[in-house]
Amino acid sequence: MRILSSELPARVGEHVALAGWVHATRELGSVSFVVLRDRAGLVQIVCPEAPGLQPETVVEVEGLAVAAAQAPGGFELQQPSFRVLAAPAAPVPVELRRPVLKETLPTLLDHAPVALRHPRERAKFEVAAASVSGFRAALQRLGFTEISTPKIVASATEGGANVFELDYFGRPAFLAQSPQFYKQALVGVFERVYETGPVFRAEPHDTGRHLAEYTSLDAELGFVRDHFDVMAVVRDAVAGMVESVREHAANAVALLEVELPEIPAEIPWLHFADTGVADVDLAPADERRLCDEHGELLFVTGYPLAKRPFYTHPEPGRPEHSNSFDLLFRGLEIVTGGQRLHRYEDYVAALDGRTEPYESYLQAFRYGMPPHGGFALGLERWTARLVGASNVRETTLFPRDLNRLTP
RNA sequence: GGGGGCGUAGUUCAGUUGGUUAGAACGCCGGCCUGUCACGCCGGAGGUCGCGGGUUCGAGUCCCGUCGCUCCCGCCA
Repeated sequence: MRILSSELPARVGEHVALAGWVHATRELGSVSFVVLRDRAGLVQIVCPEAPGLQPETVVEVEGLAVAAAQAPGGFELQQPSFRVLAAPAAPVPVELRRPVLKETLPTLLDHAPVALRHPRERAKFEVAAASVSGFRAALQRLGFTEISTPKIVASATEGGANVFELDYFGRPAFLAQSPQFYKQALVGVFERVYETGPVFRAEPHDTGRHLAEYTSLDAELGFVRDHFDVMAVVRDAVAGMVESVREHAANAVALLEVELPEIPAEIPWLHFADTGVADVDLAPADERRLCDEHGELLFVTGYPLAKRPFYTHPEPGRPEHSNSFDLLFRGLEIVTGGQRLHRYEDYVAALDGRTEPYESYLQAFRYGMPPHGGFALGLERWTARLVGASNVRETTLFPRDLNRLTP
């Protein structure tokens, strides 16, 4: 019966079986070392003669579990007998044995199926996975229902031309830019909903923070007073994500030396009118400055209504502003949200009467919708800020951008 | 979409005012080494200098085009 590398200390003195990949070999003549990698980590195997195994050979190995002071981590496998399950067909294009990979990002992305095996690469995605499960758990605790909405849609969500068009049985269709319309409609069913899934943006932005496909963590809730009720949910969701990373990705946090943010009971906020920004939106440099001045987590509220989508609720008494917000984390916008319009006549007015393309969307409002709002968090951006990656491609398993469609 | 930088071995890079056979490190292959942990030592293989054209006696080096990478901005999560 196979055990994991992490279980070796508990089995000292026993004959055990391990399985995994040959991570590194060091052949010294009359003694050799094989470092085996499995999903739990690395473990050293001591061999009396050189086993001649290529890096990334998949092996089963039986041997004696031993506590040894000179072994990395204090434990190792001795008297091994190897069984090769699969030998690599070609030399490995990245040096996985290095503590930190030296390859540049394009090289790592070109060879992602093998480059992702490196402990540090893998660790970023353990952080991402723990973040998503923490998001789910936090919203579940708050009474939200998980939904799955179509990614093939009939019309563009945000109104822009930046959508991927596709052929849907001879009709034009689009890849969804966001689950916005569906999650709002489902507030009319469940009151509180959330979804984690892909969204697609055909925007020709070649930057370290844009992807053509990314993972959006969405939530929407009914019976809110205004956007501050939504921001309270964002706060709890982010706090849940941090706690989940701390608990379920502890090894990754240690390996990557991640500094987890402290989430205050109320995340500080600043009205757009008080940011000192003259333009109608924040530039990336503004986002970095505001975090320098106000802390690593900061809500900016009350964005100019002109810069927000048509379903955005205006700010009472200050209609040039809106009941919307962004959450900045370590100098980068990771969340956008706000209160939405909820009365049918307000939508008709916001659309200037051009309601035909939105008929299926407007059904929900025609039949009564509560005051509501929601938000979307970009998972790759969140993870990038958390692990200190400067490019979101570093926190995307197989990124899709302007030029990259494979692997 | 606009601007800057870059493209040389499997990888990361060096390559002088244009000059003879394009280098290093790591990786890979062979040999030596009984505790390595980025093991060490000796030897070897490996190159369409992104691609196409031009200037020149001569181009990795200069010029034009093209493809790709990268950073900044616009924009966004």
